[in-house]
Amino acid sequence: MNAARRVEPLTGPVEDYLKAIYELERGSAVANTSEIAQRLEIAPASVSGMIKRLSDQGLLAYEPYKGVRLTGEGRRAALRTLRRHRVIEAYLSIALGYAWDRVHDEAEQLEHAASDELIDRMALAIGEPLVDPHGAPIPSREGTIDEREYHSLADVAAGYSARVVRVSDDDPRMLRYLAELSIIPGAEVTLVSREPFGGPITVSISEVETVIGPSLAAQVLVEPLPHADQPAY
Amino acid sequence: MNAARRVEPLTGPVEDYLKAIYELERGSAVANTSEIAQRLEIAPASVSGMIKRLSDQGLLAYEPYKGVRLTGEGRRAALRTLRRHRVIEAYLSIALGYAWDRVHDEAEQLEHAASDELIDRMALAIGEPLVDPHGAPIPSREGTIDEREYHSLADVAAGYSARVVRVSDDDPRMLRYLAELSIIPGAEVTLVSREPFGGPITVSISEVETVIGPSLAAQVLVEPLPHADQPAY
DNA sequence: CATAGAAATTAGGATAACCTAAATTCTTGT
DNA sequence: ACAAGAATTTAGGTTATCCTAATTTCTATG
Repeated sequence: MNAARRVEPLTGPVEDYLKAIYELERGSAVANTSEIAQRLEIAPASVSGMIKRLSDQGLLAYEPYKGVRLTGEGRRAALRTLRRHRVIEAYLSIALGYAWDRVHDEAEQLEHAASDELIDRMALAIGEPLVDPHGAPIPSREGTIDEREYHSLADVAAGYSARVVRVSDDDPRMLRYLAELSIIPGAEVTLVSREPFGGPITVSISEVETVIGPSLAAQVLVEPLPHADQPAY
Repeated sequence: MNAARRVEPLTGPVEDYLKAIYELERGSAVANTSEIAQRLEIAPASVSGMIKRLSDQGLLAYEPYKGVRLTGEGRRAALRTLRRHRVIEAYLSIALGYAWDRVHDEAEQLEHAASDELIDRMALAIGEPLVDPHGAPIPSREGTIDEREYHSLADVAAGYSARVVRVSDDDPRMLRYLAELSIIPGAEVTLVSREPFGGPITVSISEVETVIGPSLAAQVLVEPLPHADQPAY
C-alpha cells in the first residue's frame, strides 16, 4: 500500500517515455535503452539519464544494462497517455474530418495538454469508440485495454481471407498509400499468392488485386475469416 | 525588409509573455515588468530576463526601466496565440458543451499545442464566430482584430440601458456569479440607481433587479442602447 | 574462452525558464 | 533638490531535458 498519489503531473517528455516503453514492452517483455532512444529520436545517453530518474520515481523497474519494465504505476500512467492519444485521434477524425494520416502528429502534441474532462467529453461526443482510426484499442477511463495479439498480413497463407484490424500509425506516407489500396481497418483481404524468399504478396480487396511488399504487409494486422479448410495460418 | 521568417516555433512560455504584453499594452501603451510579472504570476526578476531575450529576438522593443512594446512581429505572434485561445474557448463551449467558467483554463493549455489546421477546423465547425464565450473578439486568420473600446457597466449613468458585450474571462467564480445574475454577453441591462462614493449599483436585467459592487461592474463591458435623452454617458 | 564490436553508462556541457537576494535606477513628496 | 520607497535589473542558483565524447559492460564468434 505505497504508491503515494502523485501530486505533480508528469511532464510531456516523461509521458512520451512511458508510452514508448509500454509499446516496446509489448513486443519483447523489456525495453532496451537503444530501442527507446530510436523510437523517441533521442541520444541513447539521454535515455540512460531519464530512465534512472523515472526508476527513482517508481515509474519503472530498471536493472543497468538489462533494460526496463514499467511498474504498476508506470503502466497506469502510460495507458492514461495512450487513452488521451487515441481518443484525440478518433475525435479529430470523426468530429473534425481529419485525414487519417494527419491525426497522429496532432494527437502527439495535444495528448500532453488536454485535461481529463476534455478527453471524456471528446470520447462521449463520438460515442465512446473502442479503437482509434488506425484500429488501435483505446484504453478505458479505468485503465484497462484490449491486449489481444494479431497476426499480420505477412503471415496469412495463400488462399485464405482475413479482416484488417489495425495498421501502424506513425508514417503518413504509408497511411496514404494503404488508404489508396483500401487496406484500412474493417477491410476484407484475400491472399491470392506469395512469391518465395520474402518476395511480393498479391492480395485481393473487393475484387481488386494489388501486389505489396512483405515489410508493408507486416505492418497490417488482421484477424482470420472463416474458410473451407482449417486453420487459417 | 528584414524579419527573417522564424523557423523555430515559439515556446509556450514565450507565447504567454507576448499575449500578456499585448493585453497590457492595450490599457496603457507600454507594459511594465511588474505588470507582466503579476499577470503571469512570475517573479519580476524572471520577467526582466525573458524580456531581454525576446527583445534580442526582435519580438519586442525594450528600453530598460521604461517598459516594453511589441514589435510588428511580436504583435503578429501575440494575435496568433490569442486567436488560438479564443477559437478553442468558443469551440469547447459550443461543440463540447463546456461551462463558460471552464473554457479559459483548458484553452490556456491547448493554445500552445494546437496546430493551425486544428484551429481552422474548429473555427469552421462552429461557424467562424467573431467573439469567444466571454465576448472577446477573435483575431482573424490574417491577424486583424476588432479593437473597439467599450465603457464598463460602472460608467453607465442611472436611467440608461446598455447591452453587455464582454466580461473578463479568467476568474471562474466571478463568471459563475455573473451567469447567475444573467450578466452575459448580449444581455440588456438597465441601470436603476447608484450610490455615491463608490457605493453599490442597482441594475435591472429582464425585469429582475440586482445590486452589484463597482469593481465587479468595472469588469463588465457594455455598449449603449438607445434612450430618449442623449448621450448615454 | 578471449576479444572485437555493440550496447549502455558516465562525465561534462548547453539551454530554457524559473527562483531569491543584492544592487541599481527611478519617482515623488516635501 | 533630495531622500525614501518603489520598480527594475543583475548576480548567482536550480531543475528538466537534451547533447557529445569517453568509458565501461556485455555478447557473440572464431
